[in-house]
Amino acid sequence: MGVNLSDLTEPKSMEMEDLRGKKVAIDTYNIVYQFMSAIRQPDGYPLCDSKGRTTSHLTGLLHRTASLIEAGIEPVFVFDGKPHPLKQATLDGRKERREKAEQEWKDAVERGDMKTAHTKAQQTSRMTDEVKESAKELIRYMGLPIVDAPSDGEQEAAYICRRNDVWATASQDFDSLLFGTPVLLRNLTMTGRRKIPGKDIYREIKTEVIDSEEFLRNLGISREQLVDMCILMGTDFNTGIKGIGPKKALKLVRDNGDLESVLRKIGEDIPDYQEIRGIFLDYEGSDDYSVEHGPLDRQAVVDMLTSYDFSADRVNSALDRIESARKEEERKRKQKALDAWF
DNA sequence: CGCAGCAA
DNA sequence: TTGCTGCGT
Repeated sequence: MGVNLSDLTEPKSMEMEDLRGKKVAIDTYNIVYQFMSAIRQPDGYPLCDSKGRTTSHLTGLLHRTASLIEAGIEPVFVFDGKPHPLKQATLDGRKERREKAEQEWKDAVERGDMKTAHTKAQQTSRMTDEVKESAKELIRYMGLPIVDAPSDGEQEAAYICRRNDVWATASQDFDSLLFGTPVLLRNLTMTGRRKIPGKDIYREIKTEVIDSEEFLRNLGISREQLVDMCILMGTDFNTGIKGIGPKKALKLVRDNGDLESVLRKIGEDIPDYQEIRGIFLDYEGSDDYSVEHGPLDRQAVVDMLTSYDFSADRVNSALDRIESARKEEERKRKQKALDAWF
C-alpha cells in the first residue's frame, strides 16, 4: 500500500511514444498484485490450471510485457527481498485484512451474491512463493532482466534509477519518491481503460509521470522533509499520528523545518523515527544486477505456459508481438546508426 | 488486466 | 475506427 501522496501531486499525463527506448524499473510486487486481484472469474476465483495453480499473474505478465515491448519500453523487473523488521506490523495488518475478506468472500458465494464475492475475493490476493517463482521463471524465459532487491523492491528500483541504469520507476505506490527515484511512472498500462472500483463504468486512464525534482519544488520542501512528512502521516514502517494527513503534515513540516521540531511543537512522539528516515534516505543498494535483456526463449515460454494449460496459439501470438517489436527496434537502431554515419 | 471478436 | 462484452485458466 505505502504512503498516499495523490492529493499533493499534479501528475502530467504522457504519451506512450515519449517512453520509446527507455528502460523502466517495474515494481514487480505491485503489478503482480494488480494482476492477481483483477484477473478473476465472476465468482472471484482466480484463473487456475488443472493442477490448481494460479495463473492470473502469468496471463497478466505475458500480455503486459508484450505491450511494453511493443511500445519500445525496456522493462526491468525488480523483486522484493526480505522485508525490514519495522514493516512487520504492516504485513500483519495486510494478513488480517486478507483473512477477513476471505470469510466475507465465502459468505457471499454461499448466498449467491457474486458481485460482493468478486470484490471480496480481490482483497484476498497474496504473493505466495509459488507466484513469485513462476513469475520469475516466465520473465527469465522472455529474456528480460530481473533485479533481486535485498529488501524493498521500490527501494532498490529507486536506487538503480538514481544510478541512471533505468530512466524511471513504475509503481502505483508513491514510496519510490521517498526512496529517491528521480522519475515515477503511474498507470503504466497501454490500454487506457480501467474500471472504476465498485461501479460498472470505465474511464480513460493515462500514464502519469512525476518528476521528483519538480514535485519537491512545487511543494517547496526537500526530500528529507518529504520523508519527515510521510513519517508523520504513517508509512509501511510506522503508524503515524492520528488526524495528520498530507495537508497537515506538509504545513507542519514547512512551518517547523523538520520532524524533531514538529514533534516538539505538537507534543507527540514517534518511536524509531530516525531508523525509518534511514530506510528511506541512507540506502546503499545492491550493485549486483544487470538491466540488459537477452534473447527470448520462445520454446521455454511455450512449454512453461502450456504446462499451465495456456493455449499455445495465444502464447505464440503474444510472443509474436514481442519478436516483431524487437525486430522493428533493431531495424530502427541500424537505420539510426547508418544515418549517423552519413 | 487485456485480448479477441463482433457491432455500430 | 471505436466501443462493448466475454473470456482467459
